[in-house]
Amino acid sequence: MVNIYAGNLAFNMTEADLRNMFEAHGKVDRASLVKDSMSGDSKGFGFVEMPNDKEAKAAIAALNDMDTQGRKMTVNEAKPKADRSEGRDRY
DNA sequence: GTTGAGCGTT
Repeated sequence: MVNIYAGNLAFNMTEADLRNMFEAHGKVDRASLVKDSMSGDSKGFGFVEMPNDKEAKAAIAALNDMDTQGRKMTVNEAKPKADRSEGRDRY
């Protein structure tokens, strides 16, 4: 299982589109596009989980830094999610 | 616009 981060995405992209991109290179366990909770606007990045290690690497290699909507998107292995379960107004 | 919650009043 590989957790993948995809940033600098097109803001018109949806979770289905994201999943599609990665499924072109292997099996996709889950695809999520991060968006604002209230407005629903895309935040321009998302995550994809792929069960097959080599397929995930292939997808990253193929999609990372590729030209899309006039920009270069960023794709790499995701870092662990920060723990925000204690609330949002710390600090 | 670049590393994930959720959207209600404990």
